[in-house]
Amino acid sequence: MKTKENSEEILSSLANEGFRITRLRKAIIGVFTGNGLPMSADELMEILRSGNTAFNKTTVYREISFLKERGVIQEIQFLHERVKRYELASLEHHHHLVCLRCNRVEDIVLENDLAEQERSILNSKGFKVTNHMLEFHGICRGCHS
Amino acid sequence: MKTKENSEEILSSLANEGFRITRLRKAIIGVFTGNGLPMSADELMEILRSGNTAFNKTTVYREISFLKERGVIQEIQFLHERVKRYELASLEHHHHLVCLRCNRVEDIVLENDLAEQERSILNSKGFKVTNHMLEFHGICRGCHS
DNA sequence: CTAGTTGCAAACATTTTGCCACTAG
DNA sequence: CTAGTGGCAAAATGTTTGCAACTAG
Repeated sequence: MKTKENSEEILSSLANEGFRITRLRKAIIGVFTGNGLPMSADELMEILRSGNTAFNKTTVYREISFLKERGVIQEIQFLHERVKRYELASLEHHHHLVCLRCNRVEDIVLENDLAEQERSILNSKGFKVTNHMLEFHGICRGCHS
Repeated sequence: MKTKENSEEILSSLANEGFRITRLRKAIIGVFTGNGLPMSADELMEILRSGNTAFNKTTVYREISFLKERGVIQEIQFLHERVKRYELASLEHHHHLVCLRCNRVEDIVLENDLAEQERSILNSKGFKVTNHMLEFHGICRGCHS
């Protein structure tokens, strides 16, 4: 999944707004821009730890909510998972294929997405859809062969 | 949202499998069959309490997981909510419209749902979708008028 | 210098477990 | 009678808050 922004662009735009470029911030943004898939706070901490940049969990959670409020990352909640996950907000709009056997997550971009369904919802219900969240569960290629 | 089963049918099928019809079980199944929308454990307890059938939260959680394992109810997780919600599993397959202004949830049945998308996922990715979960966010009729 | 950032401990919300008492059938 | 059920207290999990110390710019 390609992103429109890279690590430096994000950092310098935060700097322009008066926020600091710290070791933690650089590390976390680096992880998100380097890794397309939705990560939990715990996985993020694990990655930081293994890259010899360990931080307190409070701090990591605080940075996550900072980046979320600024619109750098967005929150995702998978069905039947208790943890929240995060991915870059600048990724192309997409959905997730979650394999029930190996738990791996794959990104997918739908051709004309749900435009038709959303039109029909506006017509039939008067409900103006501004956003949707769609998750597919099933068996991935590797697992059913 | 109509269901294929009513309270008595569910209870007697559980009885046939050797489970007991208790005050709690009857009350909880009654609430689910009487109320179409996804409920959290807390809301369920509140409804029980207000119907002079209060129960310990442990017990309520235990009954919820009992009913979930037996396939009577199913778990739902709304984006950005921390609580799990539950609704009757025998409801017709549907999705939810969540209003960002008043938080009300409306059910919706899509005409041919995501059949086309799921076919294209199988073709392009070799991923066999067995289930999906779709949630629309936006502004309901009452709120944008 | 000083507002933004960090760490620690402790709080919090939701859900789960262990254990023993109770009751439907 | 007895397997299934219920209640209490306490643990577990994931996340958040208060507060004092630290640091980037």
